[in-house]
Amino acid sequence: MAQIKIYRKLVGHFGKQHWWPAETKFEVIVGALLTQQSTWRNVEKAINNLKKESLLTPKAISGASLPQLERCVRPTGFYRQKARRLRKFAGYLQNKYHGKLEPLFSRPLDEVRNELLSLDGVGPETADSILLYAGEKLIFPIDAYTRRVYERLGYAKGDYAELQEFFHSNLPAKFEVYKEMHALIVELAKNYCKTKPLCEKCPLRNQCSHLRSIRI
DNA sequence: ACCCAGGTGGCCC
DNA sequence: GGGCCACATGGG
Repeated sequence: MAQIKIYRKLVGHFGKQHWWPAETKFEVIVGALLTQQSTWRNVEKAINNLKKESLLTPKAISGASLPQLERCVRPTGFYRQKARRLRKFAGYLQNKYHGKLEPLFSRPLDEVRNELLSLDGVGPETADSILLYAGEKLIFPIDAYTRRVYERLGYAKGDYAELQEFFHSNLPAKFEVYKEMHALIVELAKNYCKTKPLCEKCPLRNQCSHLRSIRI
């Protein structure tokens, strides 16, 4: 009930975000691995570097050298880890699915999710971002921003699965809504969850009346 | 000179 | 199952 209200307020305030910015599904996956603990600004640089060297396919990345990948993804930080994980992911797609994503995503959802989670560098948020934005699955990714905002709102008492379940059972079952909602929460948190006391300007100020004196 | 960013995995208790 | 820590560049 409150969720759709929050969704409407956020759309009204920030407008549609049109996530995920990427030209291909595989590029969504690359971005999901690179954006961990990094800013999208720096991920864009890395993706442009990869693009310039024609390294945005599973085949190309799995065949690239580690130093070359490291040079490309350096701006996103943790570049040695990320280069390794990126190449492992690409190699896995190449070996198991001939570099195609359809045969992966057409399997039962639970299996796909567990398989993604078993890969190096893919935790719950990355897996769920990939499932939603590349796989068109009705899965809501819970990131640190979502936690923080929903803690302030008084909803985020449980673990990852519980908070995710809250979204799954309180949002309209539409990809478009899931995608926008996740993007809008990130936008909200970036603007209003920092050190500035902006409660009076926050579009959700009336959703947390008992927390009015607290920043959201 | 700090502090944080669209996390994850490994280790310790 | 929870609490630290390393991973690392770039921007405020």
